[in-house]
Amino acid sequence: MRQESPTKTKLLETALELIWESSYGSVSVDDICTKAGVNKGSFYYAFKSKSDLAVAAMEHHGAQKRAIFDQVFSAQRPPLERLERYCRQVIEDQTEKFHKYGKVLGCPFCSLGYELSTQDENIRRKVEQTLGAVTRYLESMVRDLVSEGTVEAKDPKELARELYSYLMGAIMQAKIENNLSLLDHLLSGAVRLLNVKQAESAA
Amino acid sequence: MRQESPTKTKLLETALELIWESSYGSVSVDDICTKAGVNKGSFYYAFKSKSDLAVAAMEHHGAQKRAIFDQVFSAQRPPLERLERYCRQVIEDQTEKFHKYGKVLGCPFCSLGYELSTQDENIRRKVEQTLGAVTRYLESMVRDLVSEGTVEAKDPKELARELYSYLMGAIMQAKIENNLSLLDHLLSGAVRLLNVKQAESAA
DNA sequence: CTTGCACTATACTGACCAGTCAACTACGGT
DNA sequence: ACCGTAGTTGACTGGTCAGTATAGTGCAAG
Repeated sequence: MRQESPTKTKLLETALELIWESSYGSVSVDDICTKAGVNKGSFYYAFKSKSDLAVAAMEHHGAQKRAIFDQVFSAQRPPLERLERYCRQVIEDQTEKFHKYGKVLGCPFCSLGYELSTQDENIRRKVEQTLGAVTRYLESMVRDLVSEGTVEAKDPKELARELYSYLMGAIMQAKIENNLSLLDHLLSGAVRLLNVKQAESAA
Repeated sequence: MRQESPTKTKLLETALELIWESSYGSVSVDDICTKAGVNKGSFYYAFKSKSDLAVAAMEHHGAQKRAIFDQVFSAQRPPLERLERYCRQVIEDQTEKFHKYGKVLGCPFCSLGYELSTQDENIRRKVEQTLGAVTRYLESMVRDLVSEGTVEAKDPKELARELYSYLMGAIMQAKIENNLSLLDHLLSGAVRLLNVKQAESAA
């Protein structure tokens, strides 16, 4: 992976920020350029279309998240603690955005996915791929829970997917009700869904 | 509630259909008018803005769904059967749309919610209200499960919300992966989340 | 016949959209 | 000093957007 030019990076980050805050359809290329302090010509020098930029912005943001998730889901820690840290991470993220924008923003990948899955196949695929990557973290966590004996599951892959459905749905609800406190029960709901055997939770 | 003029009804139904299939931002008032066979002047006679129409279309669609859900969630049936019927209803809906449009469309309220919650407060509120109505069905179902002894829950309201998070998240995943078969495990996942005691399922 | 009203028809406005283009600058290699 | 290339600039295009203006229609009541 060669390094990006600063212009390109600025565009990627500005685009994700603006789209995350409102939506793909309501953010214009001009908006992104103005906010990024880049001329439109440079934009189309760097990206061949708005849709292209969205895909690249997801890739860029995904790469940053991957680094964080590698720590959050480190196999060094017991699996239940990984889940707890993941939930905390989600809440921190959403809280930070809430203070910055005064609104619950939800997940940017889900936003793009729900808005454009039926219209833009490239974007749909990128969202699918990104969410799939997260599922893989959850999957290995679930598998470790099973081998520990904390959780029973015939199909850990399927259980991880169900867990992720629940988490994404909860974040969506928080966005729609514009209410951060809906995330307070995120972990306890996940624990219930997993049907963990001994009731215990870290500090 | 006085009855709507046929023009208005046609606009409401066409609008929901088009928005559901793509998105609010990508459907223009002209698109809606053309498809509905209505002139633009009539549109703005009937609704004061595009956003207004979206809210009215949700209300219209919600009212139709309410009639169906009153049957699906009829207190005459045992609560677990209600859940099963609800899941089946969701799958049927999605399957029908899939065959009609060749794509998994997901939930129209969630689409509008995820796309516009941060931008249009009227739309956000309408989505919130509509989803709240569905939660109430689930809530009374959960309460009946608890009184039956099939499920244990300190806070049935919270459990119903968690269940709905899971269901909405699963539908979102199906849309993003454009894969109906992700809904096959909808019921079994719900049952696991609820942590029902005796394993049984109706025919 | 006529007045008033609910509704329809269509042309229009001005803003904004994604994307293009040709001219320009900065700079490393020779 | 010269060139080639990578990147920048901002004006421009043609089309589309939400919303408006205004004239017209059909019809029912007086």
